[in-house]
Parts: sequence; C-alpha cells; structure tokens
Amino acid sequence: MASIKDVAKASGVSISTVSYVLNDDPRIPEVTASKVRQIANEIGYLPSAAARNLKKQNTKTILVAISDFGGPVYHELLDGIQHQLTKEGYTMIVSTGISSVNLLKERSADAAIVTDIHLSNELLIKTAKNFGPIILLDRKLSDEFVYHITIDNEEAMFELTSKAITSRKRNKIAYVHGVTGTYDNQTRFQGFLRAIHSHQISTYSEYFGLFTKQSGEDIVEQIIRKEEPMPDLFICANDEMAIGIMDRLKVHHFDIPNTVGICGFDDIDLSSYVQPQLSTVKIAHREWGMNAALTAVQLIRKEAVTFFVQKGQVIIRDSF
Amino acid sequence: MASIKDVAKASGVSISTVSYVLNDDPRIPEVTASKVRQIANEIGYLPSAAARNLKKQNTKTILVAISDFGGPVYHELLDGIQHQLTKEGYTMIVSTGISSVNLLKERSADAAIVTDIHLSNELLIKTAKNFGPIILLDRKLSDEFVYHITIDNEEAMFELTSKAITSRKRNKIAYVHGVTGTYDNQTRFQGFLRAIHSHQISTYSEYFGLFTKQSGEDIVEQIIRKEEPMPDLFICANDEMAIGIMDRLKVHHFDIPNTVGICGFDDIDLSSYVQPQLSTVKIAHREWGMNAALTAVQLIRKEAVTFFVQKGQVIIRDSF
DNA sequence: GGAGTCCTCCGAAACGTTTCAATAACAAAT
DNA sequence: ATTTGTTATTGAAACGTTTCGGAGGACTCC
Repeated sequence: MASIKDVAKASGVSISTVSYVLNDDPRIPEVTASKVRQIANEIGYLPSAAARNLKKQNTKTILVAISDFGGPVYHELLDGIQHQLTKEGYTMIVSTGISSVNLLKERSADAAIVTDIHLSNELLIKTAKNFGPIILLDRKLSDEFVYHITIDNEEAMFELTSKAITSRKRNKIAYVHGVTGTYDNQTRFQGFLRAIHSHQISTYSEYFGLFTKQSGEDIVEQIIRKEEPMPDLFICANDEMAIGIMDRLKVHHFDIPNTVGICGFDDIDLSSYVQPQLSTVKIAHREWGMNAALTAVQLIRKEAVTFFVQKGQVIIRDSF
Repeated sequence: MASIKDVAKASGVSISTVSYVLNDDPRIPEVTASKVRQIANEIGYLPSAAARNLKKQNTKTILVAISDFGGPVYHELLDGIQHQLTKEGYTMIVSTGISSVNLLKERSADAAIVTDIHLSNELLIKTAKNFGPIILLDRKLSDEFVYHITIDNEEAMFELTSKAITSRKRNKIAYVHGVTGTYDNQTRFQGFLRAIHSHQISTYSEYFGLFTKQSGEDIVEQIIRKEEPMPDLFICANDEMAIGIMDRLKVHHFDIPNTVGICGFDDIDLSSYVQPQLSTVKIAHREWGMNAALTAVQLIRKEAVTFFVQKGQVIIRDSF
C-alpha cells in the first residue's frame, strides 16, 4: 500500500510537507503543493483512515444502527440523516444486527443514531460512556451520554382514534398491539386509551401482533377459527398489521369500511395502494432524520443542542 | 478515553498482557485473564478500531455502497450480504452518495460491494488499486481489482417476453426503457429483442422512462395526450414503471390484461398487490448478496473464488 | 545441582498519520 | 555587517494497538 512516505520520497519533500499539502494548509506555496498533489495522484495514493482517525482521535463518521433494511419506514429517515450529515461534513455508515454491535464496541464512529430494539439498554448505556453520544429513536432512555428523539405517538394516535370513533357508530372496538414493551406500541396504545376514554367508551378488546403483516393476518384467522365475534373497528399499532388484517378480512368477505373499520400508523407506501386506502398517521421521517443528525453533530461539537419534538400527521382515507 | 494502558495500569500487568487477554490468547492463564477482563469491564474499556486497524492493516469490514435506501430491491440483498459476512467474521457497513466516496477514498474497509450507478468507473478503477477488491453488482467492468457479479437479465427477459407474446395475440408491442445506458436496461432490452425476433416480430415501439413509477405514469399520459395509438403489450424494464403504467391505464379505463398486457422485472412487493397482479421476473436477491459477500471475503483472503451465475425466475401472474 | 523445558509475562518496535517546535534560507531593516 | 522578520520546510513525538523476541522463574530429568 502506498503511504504518505512514498509520496514524500517520490516528490522529494518531507512527510510533513505532504501532509500539509493534502490537508490544504496555506503555508505550503502552490508551486510545491501542485507538484506533490500530482505525484500523489499518479501513484494512486489513498490516505489511511485508520492512521488519521488514530491521530486525530475522531472519525468524522456517524453510525446509524437500524433493526433491518426491510422496514418500509427507514428510507426517508436515512435520507434525512445523510442529507444533514453531508452538510456538516460527516460521513454516514449504516449497519444492522451484529455489525452494529461490533461497530459500537470498537468505537468506529464519533456518535451513533440508533433505532434497533435488539440493542439492549444495558449495552447502549455502557457503550455510550466510552463511545460518544448515542441518540435513540426507538425508545426513551436517559443517561449521561444517551439521548433520545422520539415521535409524539400518543397525541397522534389519540387524534386518529378519535376520528375513527366519531366517523360512524362502532360497537366493538379492538386495539391491535405490535410487539409489546416497545416504545411505539406503548405510546400508541396510550393514545388509543385516552381517545376512547374521552369518548366515554370503556370496553374494547385487544389482540397481540408483532408489527408484521403476517401477524395481522393471523389475528383475523384466529378470530374466525375460534368463532369469536368480529370487531367492527381495528385500531392497529402500525400499517403492516392493519394491511394484513384488511387482506384476510377481504378474503372472508367483510365489507370495509362499512361493517369493519380499520386504521394503521406510519403511512407506509402500501397504505395508499390497498383497497380501501388505509387511514393512518404519517411521520415526517426525513425531518426526523435531519434532526437526529444535527443533534448528533452538535453533541460531538459540544455545542448547545436544539431538541425538537416530532409530531405525526393524521391522514384520513377510506378505511373507516 | 480509557485505553489499554489504563487497563494495564489498573490491573498491574503490562500492556502486552492485556492485549493478549483481550484477544483470548491461550498463553495467558485463566487466573490472570479473568482479573484483567474484569477490570477492563469495570472501567468500560472499549478498544480503538483505529489503532487496531492501523496495526493489523485490515478492518474486518466490508463496505456496501448502494445508490439509495429507497429502492425496494435492496432489502434482501443486504440481508444476504450481512448473513454471509457475519458467518465469515466480517462486519458490514452500508453507505450511499458522498459517504460512499469518502469511505472508498479513505480505505475504510477491506473490500467493497457496490451497486450505485453514481460511482463512476474511473473512480472505482482508480480506487480499487489501493483500496482492495471491489465487486460490482450493477454493471460489468473488468479490471485488475474490480470484479462483477451480475444477473442474467438477458435470458430472463427473453423468457418473460416470449411468454407474454405467446399468451395471446398482440399487435402493438412496446418496450419501456429504464435509465438508458445502465447495465440492467441494456441487457433486459437485449433479451426483449431476442424474444421478439425469435417470434418473427419486427415492429415494436419504444418509450423511455427512468425506472420510477412516476416515469411510467408520464408515459401513458403522454401517449394519450398526443393521441398516439395505445400499445397492447408493455414490456417494462422494471416493476415500478410497469405499475405506474398500469395505474394510469386503469384510470383511463383500459382493460388489463384483455386489451392491454403488461409485465415488469424485479418482483418487488407491490407487484403482487396491484390488480391485476403483475407478471415479472424474480431475482434471488438474498443469494445474490450471500454470493457477493462470499466472493469479497475470498478475494481478501486471496483464496480461489467461486463465481456463480445469478439467474432470474420468471413469474407469470395476471397482467398479460 | 546443572541443563533443559515450560510457563507466564514484558519491553519495544511498528503501523501511517498529524502537528508542534525548530531550522534554514533569504529579504528587509537597522 | 549584524539583527530582525518572514517564508518554506523539516524532524520527531504522539495516537493505541499487536506481536516478535526474550527474560525470569519454576519444574523436570538425569
């Protein structure tokens, strides 16, 4: 591997001169600089991130740890992060699963933005201490170097549920949980509860899914198999489950929205494709990402951080 | 930041001993090792990737550069790569846009798998020389350190088009290009051409889209606005354009598949949701990813590489 | 009791940068 | 002619690891 030493030798100057040139230091006159640059270019010299990071004690890189590349939700979020980060002169790297853990444990970035429920609180708190700022998007967790920027799920779900309840008379309302214990599920459920209570409704049934389409399908099949009465309004913790439920409901010839209403959360692309189109809550993912990125950079620079609240936007379509 | 030196001092052994312990070297007896481990744990020591990478002259990391996180196609591919890589003891980092360039130019990984048309051949060839093996997924390009693993688009499109042509009598066949000049578009178009020629068809019309749903929609609107005759079979370079076309066709009350047939390529999730369900070609993305990852690792290790050919699977649904 | 063999541990060099402090060369000012 | 100042350049230390080559001690074996 060609190193800075080779460039120095080839251009007849010292290592330090080469380094200054490559970092555009003004104290090197153009005549020397251009010669060095040309030679560096000729031998295809690429600097070593490792050496540079070691010396400078930073990486100019932000790690984004997500739970999986499949989620239809991450696209805009990552886009927003990337956008903001390039603006600030940082590089974004994205990881999942065990790779995220490796990267965290080896201090491979200056800060991390994480939305991956598989990364335990314990690991995060422990790591943050020696790693650098960690910003959580998928849960609330406060610690000295751990921050969070979460969505106001509660309020959004309150609004959506209220709309669903008042749009027509429903008698048997059901809440479909996602993975229990997650921040998203809990806060959305809270919003649901507040909404039905504020409308003097006290009975509701609960079903438990896993945020996946499949788990939504299973819920319907199970209701039918056990011959339980079918709810006439499903408030679902996310769109994927809602769409799964809708699919099976249609197969069994239920009339949506007339006999059964349904709504989701997230406004994934599919939501406006299914028939009828799904009412849901849209999150400004792109802004959320930009926000998180900005916060990360501010924390690294030890500047004052400007925390925003991310709100959801209720979107009423045809599903209830 | 706590370093290995701090651990050494706190546990009363030398730096080298700590290093051996942390790397599970058998020459350190368990009694010493466990003490050191405990102290490292207590002070929350995290090793420095930078220092380690510099010394070992590798990163145990593979970079995957993709064009954008939005594409519905990348999910399984990344999943396959990640799967294979963890099996081989490597960490995967994913990047887009300018971040990819930064990472490439600073030699931040041991190899790269790229499918991002924005990264120029020139950059890739130049970088590969000092970076390490680069494996291209989105084009063919051979150079000393540049490799490619591409899909047999031509054959798959040949089969799909043949099926479409023979399924019923069509008189006005159209090919809908994606971004021209891309490997995918070119090879798919070749397959289309071979198919119609082998069926003694010599006339066809061409439309030019951008691989996006929107561009598909535009094509239909433009045909109608200009009062051109509507084709009765659209062979599209990908699903997204096909779905855009289908959408507008339905709005204008064309009967699919009876008066107009259509097919796509890629088998994105949406393809089985639209009505009628889209005929298309499915790519084994997960295997493709695993394949690419394995190749990358073999190249790094300078082992013999086993190159596979990735084939597409034609899926006939209801759209022609 | 001396030579040989293990076992446990350590010192120091090296990886490729950045950057401080210092030097050399030369012009300008006294 | 010496000092002063400026500009161009350099040497060397430091960043935090890994790992080679030993050192020192305990044990075995004759």
